[in-house]
Amino acid sequence: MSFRVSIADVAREAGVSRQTVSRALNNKGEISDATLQRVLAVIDRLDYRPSTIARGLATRHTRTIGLIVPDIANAFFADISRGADDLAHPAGYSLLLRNTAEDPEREAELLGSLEQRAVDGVLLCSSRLSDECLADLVSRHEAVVLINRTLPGVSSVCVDDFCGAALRVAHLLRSGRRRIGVLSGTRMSHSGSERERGYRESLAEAGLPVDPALIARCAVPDIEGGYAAARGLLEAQPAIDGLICYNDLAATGALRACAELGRRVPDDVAVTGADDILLARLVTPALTTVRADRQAIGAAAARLLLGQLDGSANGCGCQSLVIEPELVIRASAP
Amino acid sequence: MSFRVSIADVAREAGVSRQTVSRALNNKGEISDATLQRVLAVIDRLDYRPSTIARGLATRHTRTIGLIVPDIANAFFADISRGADDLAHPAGYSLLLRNTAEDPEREAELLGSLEQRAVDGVLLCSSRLSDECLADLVSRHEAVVLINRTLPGVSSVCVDDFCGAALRVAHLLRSGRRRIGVLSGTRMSHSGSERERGYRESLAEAGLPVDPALIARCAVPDIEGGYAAARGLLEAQPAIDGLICYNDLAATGALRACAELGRRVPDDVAVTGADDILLARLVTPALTTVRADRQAIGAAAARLLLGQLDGSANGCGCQSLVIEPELVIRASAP
DNA sequence: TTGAAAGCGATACCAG
DNA sequence: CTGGTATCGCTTTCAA
Repeated sequence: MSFRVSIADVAREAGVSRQTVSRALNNKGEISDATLQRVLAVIDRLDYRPSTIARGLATRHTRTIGLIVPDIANAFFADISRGADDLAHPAGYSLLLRNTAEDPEREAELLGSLEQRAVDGVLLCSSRLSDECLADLVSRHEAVVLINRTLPGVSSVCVDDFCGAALRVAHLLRSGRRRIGVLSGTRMSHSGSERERGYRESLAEAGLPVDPALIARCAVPDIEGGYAAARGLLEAQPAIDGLICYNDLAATGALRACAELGRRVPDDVAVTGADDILLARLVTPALTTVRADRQAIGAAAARLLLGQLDGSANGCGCQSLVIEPELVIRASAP
Repeated sequence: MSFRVSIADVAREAGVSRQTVSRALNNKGEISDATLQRVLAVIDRLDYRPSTIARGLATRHTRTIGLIVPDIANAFFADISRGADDLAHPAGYSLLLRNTAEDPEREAELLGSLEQRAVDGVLLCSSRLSDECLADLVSRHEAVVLINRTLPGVSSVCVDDFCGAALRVAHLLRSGRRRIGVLSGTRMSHSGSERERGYRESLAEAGLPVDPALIARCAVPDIEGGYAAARGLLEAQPAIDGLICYNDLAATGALRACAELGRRVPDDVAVTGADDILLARLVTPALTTVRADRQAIGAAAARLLLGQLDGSANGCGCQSLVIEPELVIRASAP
């Protein structure tokens, strides 16, 4: 527990003022090469490291980014945060991680508390707050980038979930399916509403009726939720020959429901998921799904945020990136 | 972008000294109830929040914990970090996340850089640094808890990987397997060496020879690495009737190798994994594996760390927790 | 090119 | 119980 070396120690040891040490540290040029070398040598000898805290107090920024996710244990967000860290770390930024546990109230509290922790900016994933509430909290931060959520005037990176659903519907239609059901997620989230809208509009565009009886909603978009919803839907609508599932987990549940009801996949029912999680290629039959590069999403969001912080995005206001997913065709819907 | 209200503003507005505001903030008692109420009212009215940075400079602690993981995109570490956050957050602590990308050099650099970011303590997962190097870096921090790594004099929470491997070997022996191979991980990690040791000693204890020809090493402990290692091992040693795999991913790769080589699982070869990730129950056949509650590990580690920080662990030096895994029997090794 | 002095926004210590 | 003053470790501003 050695006592910290401070800038004053270095200054004394090198026979210069603290200011000169600071200049050597930040390498701002206004220092002669001779003193620079001398100071650096002392810094090295004493193993001195400037305190981020003190520096933060003086400069008003901390090179820290707040990352708010519903649940880091969810691979979707874990990948995003890995992508964000990979981009932020080389730029000297660290991520302060917060889990909302999918609770909007907690999300609002976290966004507020980050303020006093003095982060330079915030990456916010899949916010479920109302526009008004979100706008208010966002306005308190110097820079914010939303992931899978949009808000006027705020930068964002979103997977084009509308397109992801449309791609799958088109694929099923091409393979001759005509009664396509959907296992939907919550409409409270950006992804949930967009995926359902993609389904509806694609059918309508193809001149097919959008039958509410073909829409089931998963209580929770996981394997169990997908199983229950699929089971109910398939029993009520035996003519269904294709299924658009909210995500790969729900689709996995649907596979089980099909097996139990004796419906062959893909012969009787073609099943499609979304997200292309590890699981998708490992279940039997492997899932046709849509994929967006999640680490790339995290990196893109971090890049936008750093741009705002560096001021290199000056003037261009906010930017919104839309990541187009791609269709991955496997055995469950060839 | 309203200008921040500082403690001075509150003091002026309330007609008291900054010190009194500070006392109201920290509620240390030494303040009359009347002034307390008055100050709190002003704080509320101005929507004042103390700056964590300034506070950190004065108190020398930040209520931030550094969390160093090989890869947050790996479910194992994502779960641990979720568990740690769930415990740390209510106590007012935040997690600063760092990925080492499985690179020991980067790990050392991160441990060093956290120091200047002034975290109060560090949770370090699966360190691959040498004892000397690790001890040196650890000594620079006020408090450190290691996860899946031990070091004399440092608190730790470890899954009993030795036991996890032994449980599986015993299970295979009970079911009549006699030529048991192993897909090992890197010996550089605690888990890697312990799992391999569990395999060796269990065989020896059962009076069976430990044949080096039955040991294959995965270049990377993922599906591809497991596949490659299993393929090589099974081709060289066709008599193998049981397989202890480093983790569930490697075991999943082994399943594919078996399928390609025409070895039936579990009839010809019983396959076991470790960690019980989501995937384990979803592949065909479902994997027999060992499981430890990962969120509980993260929470336990955070609890130890907070104990050290609060001083409530005073005197008792360091503590080491060992989490016993349990055997989960599924179709791949009944 | 260098240094002295004044913050940044809080807490700690000591008087009263 | 309350207030003045020094302090935390660094950057910024202004002179020299």
